[in-house]
Amino acid sequence: MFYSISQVAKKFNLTAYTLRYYDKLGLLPTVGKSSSGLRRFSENDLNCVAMIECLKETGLTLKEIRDYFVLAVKGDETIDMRMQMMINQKKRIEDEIKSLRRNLKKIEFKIKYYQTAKDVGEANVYSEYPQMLAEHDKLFK
Amino acid sequence: MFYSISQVAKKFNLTAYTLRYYDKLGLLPTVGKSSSGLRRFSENDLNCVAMIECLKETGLTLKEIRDYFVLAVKGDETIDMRMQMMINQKKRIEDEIKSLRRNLKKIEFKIKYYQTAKDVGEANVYSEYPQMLAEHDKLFK
DNA sequence: ATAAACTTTAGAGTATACTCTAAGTCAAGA
DNA sequence: TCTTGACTTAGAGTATACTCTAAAGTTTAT
Repeated sequence: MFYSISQVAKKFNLTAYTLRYYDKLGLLPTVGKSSSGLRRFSENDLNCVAMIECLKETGLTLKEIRDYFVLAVKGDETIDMRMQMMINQKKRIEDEIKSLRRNLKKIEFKIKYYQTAKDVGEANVYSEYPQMLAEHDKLFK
Repeated sequence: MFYSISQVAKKFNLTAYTLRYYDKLGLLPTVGKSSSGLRRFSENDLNCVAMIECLKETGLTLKEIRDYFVLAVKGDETIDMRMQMMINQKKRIEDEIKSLRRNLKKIEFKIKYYQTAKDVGEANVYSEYPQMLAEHDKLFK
């Protein structure tokens, strides 16, 4: 079973432009062409696109994603390298989640600050509630 | 107490170029200048930079960050809008953490897949372990 | 058969976020 | 006084990731 470029675009919520761009950069090394030159996406190519999306969403550049697929095409001899790339990526995602959680605390503080400011009216929040200044400094300094 | 642009750059691991760029875009509306035209960063300006970093790391564009600071400069009448922005941002961060967690599972599957491939040698992992194909499809489809 | 819809390529254009250069200003130390 | 180093501006250049146009060829529906 094969898919046209616009069917794949629809499936992954991308544009055909973007898929052609990825192909041009070497991110879709196994996509074939029909006798008249139209791209034919196989199930394996769909898995490729799904993996591109996963790596992209977790912060890899398209160049890094291409490097990964270049290794994949070389076959079993590159399994160690690809595994190492995924181990590195796992670490990066875990670090990013930690960073987001730290920043989430800052945003939650800001919401609490604004709620307090609304409660106390025109007054200065930090002079009314000195412990909030301490909390601010702990989060932001 | 005031800081020069290079002191602030060092403190936040940014370059002076970047800080001038942020100033030009309107992200540092309260930074003053000395009589000879040199930027002087106050404690409040440092808090601004810390907030820019927080918002940037959680996915806001510089344009969106500027909009936030433009509201902040307008004073108490914009507190509701700023609070709403932070509530929206909290939601976005939570969604992003969920997305990263989903993608982390995919990366972890890949690592397990490669480990299995190494264990079974040249053989096809999915024909040896059909449940791994089911797991792949569950994660990626 | 033919019109509409889809695809191809090369290459140009856009948006974002820097990053740097050039030319000049200013303050402090030898 | 002069040199060094940090700062200023406007504006050019870079990297990334699309996004689109133009002109041509292909496929599908009536």
